[in-house]
Amino acid sequence: MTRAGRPRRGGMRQVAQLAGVSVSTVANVLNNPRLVAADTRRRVQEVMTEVGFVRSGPARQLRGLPSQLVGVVTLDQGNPFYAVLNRGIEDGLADAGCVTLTCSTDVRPETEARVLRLLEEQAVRGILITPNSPDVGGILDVSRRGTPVVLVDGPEDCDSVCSVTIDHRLGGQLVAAHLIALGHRRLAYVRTAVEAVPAIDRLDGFRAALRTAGLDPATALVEVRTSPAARLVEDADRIVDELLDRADPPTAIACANDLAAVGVIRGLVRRGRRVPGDVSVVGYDDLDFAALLHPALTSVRTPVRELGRAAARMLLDEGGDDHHHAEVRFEPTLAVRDSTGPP
Amino acid sequence: MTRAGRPRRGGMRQVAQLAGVSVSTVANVLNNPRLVAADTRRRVQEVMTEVGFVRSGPARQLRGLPSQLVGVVTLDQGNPFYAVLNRGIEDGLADAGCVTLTCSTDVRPETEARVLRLLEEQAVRGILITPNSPDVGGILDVSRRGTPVVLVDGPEDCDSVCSVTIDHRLGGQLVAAHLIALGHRRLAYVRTAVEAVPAIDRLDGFRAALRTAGLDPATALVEVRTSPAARLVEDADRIVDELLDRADPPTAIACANDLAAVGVIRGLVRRGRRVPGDVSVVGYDDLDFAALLHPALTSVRTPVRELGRAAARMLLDEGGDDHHHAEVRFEPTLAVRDSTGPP
DNA sequence: CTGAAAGCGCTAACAT
DNA sequence: ATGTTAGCGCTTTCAG
Repeated sequence: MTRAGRPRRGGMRQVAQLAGVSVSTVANVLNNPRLVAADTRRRVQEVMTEVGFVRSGPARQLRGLPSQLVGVVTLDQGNPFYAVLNRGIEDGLADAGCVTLTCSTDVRPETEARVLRLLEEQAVRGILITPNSPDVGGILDVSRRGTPVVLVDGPEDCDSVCSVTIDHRLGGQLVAAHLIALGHRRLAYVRTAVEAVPAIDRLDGFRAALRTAGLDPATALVEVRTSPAARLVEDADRIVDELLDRADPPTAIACANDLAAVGVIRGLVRRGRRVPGDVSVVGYDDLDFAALLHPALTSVRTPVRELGRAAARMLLDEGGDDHHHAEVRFEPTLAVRDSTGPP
Repeated sequence: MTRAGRPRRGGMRQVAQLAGVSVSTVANVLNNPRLVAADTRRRVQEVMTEVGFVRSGPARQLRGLPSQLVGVVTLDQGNPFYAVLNRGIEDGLADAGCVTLTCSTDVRPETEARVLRLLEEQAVRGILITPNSPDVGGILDVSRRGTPVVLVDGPEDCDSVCSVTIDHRLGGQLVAAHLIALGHRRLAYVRTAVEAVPAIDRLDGFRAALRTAGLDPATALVEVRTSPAARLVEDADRIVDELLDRADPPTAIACANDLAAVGVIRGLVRRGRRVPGDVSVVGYDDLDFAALLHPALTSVRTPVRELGRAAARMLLDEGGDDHHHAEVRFEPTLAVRDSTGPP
């Protein structure tokens, strides 16, 4: 079926004409209904529904009204973690009648720059961004030019914008401390291919906890890296092989995310190891399925959705006159389940 | 910085003044750079970076240029399935320089109506929507008023807009046929609490396949429903108990999604059953972790990301003059893995 | 209570 | 090669 000519949307002008009033009366019906006589109002409203009148957001914005659009930039909105984050942001924005323009950067600087530009041109109310590197210069420029920015899960050393962070260092520490407390002395850490701030912090925290316990990361810790290709199924097997075939195989494996952990467990089972009997495994992020696995996965949980809400509220807050940039930090917790035990 | 407070963004006018040219020359630098003398152009560009000039999208739109914004409405962008769908849409839109305004409806009609209104007011280029009920009247109104709409994974009986669908009936059939072929005769189906079109279709297809095989759904099939509360961990246990404690426990359990399947497997293991030795389990959606589970989950796979891309392209296509509304249907496939076997 | 009029920042003729 | 100008649809004084 071919679409008939797109019905030309008349504006307030057309409505005014058909209702026999002026545009400003129509405007009043919309913005200050009580100023308009009841029957005038009704007549105008009738015409509006009749012609299918829809207000023009762009025109309002041009007049200087605050935008209802908020830009949200993450590394990949297809990733469950960011998906939930986005959902939290959406929640936090809903009351203010705002919606999100969501973009993914895939950790590519050009893409980040491109979407930032785009969002800025849309004159969004503000931008919530998960920076893809510690170098947030371009982001600060945007802020400087007048678009409020909130950094999410990024570098914290920056007080010219608001930020919401997760203490990933603590997350890493929790994992290491848990494993050490269980008696593990030969540990492995499976890192992701991506070099983002959170990933680095986690590993940092992990190492720090080892040192605190008097262990030397150089000897007690093996680091493995998932391949960027991220065909996790085969990759997990490769990683497990690599680890088990060492002279001193680790008794516990910490993973940078839950998916990797699932893969590792599967690889261990394939090699006849029991989890946690022979080897303990820890995940990170505590995605929905983690608690459902067998064995239920010990993992690091962050209140992601709440984090999104907080970030959204912070942004909305920037409207206030006496606004001070602040940092809200969320602490992850360790959900201890059945995939970890004594060596 | 010259001014205190929020730096007031000057427009082309300011740039023109500072560069000693007219606004239209500035416009030309932006839109038809080759029409402008090289050094004039450079001068203008210098001023632009100096004052941090950013084009106003709203103003351009008001002038009638196509919007770069596309509305995307799903049931819940936090759900991995829709998250990946959104990602696919984002991909498909990227080349056209468009970004997505993503909204979730939580299957609430008022919310759907609200966001549709909002998107319409933003004068988006088009809307991609996963309707939350077969009643798409409100959506068609939007289309009628002039905003191109593409229905995603919704009812198919509608030829006044484009649509992208998944043959969930086929999906259900594939599952049932697979289980029947393995020799199962007492089956269970775990449905979700939500009554959306796709969910209904899946079950329909499942039943149809039973009938085709000469089985009577009334006796060969037990339907169980997850609680809306969706505390899946306990719920899965409850469901498994309910199923196993029957006089004629099923030998195969099909689930409406992978998460439910994981929970069911866990519940079965808890009750000492082996999968697939004692009971076979099938998921739906084939999320990332499905293949990594132990046993690897047999599940129904849809090319979700590709589906999103297709939907996006369809929408962009509506710009064309000789556009015909069409339906693109994607066929799911069954990824047979280790969670299913003979009874 | 209602109307007239001045732009918001930009584009696209149409001059020069 | 550059300048002038008329709006796009709306909000917002300021007058009737």
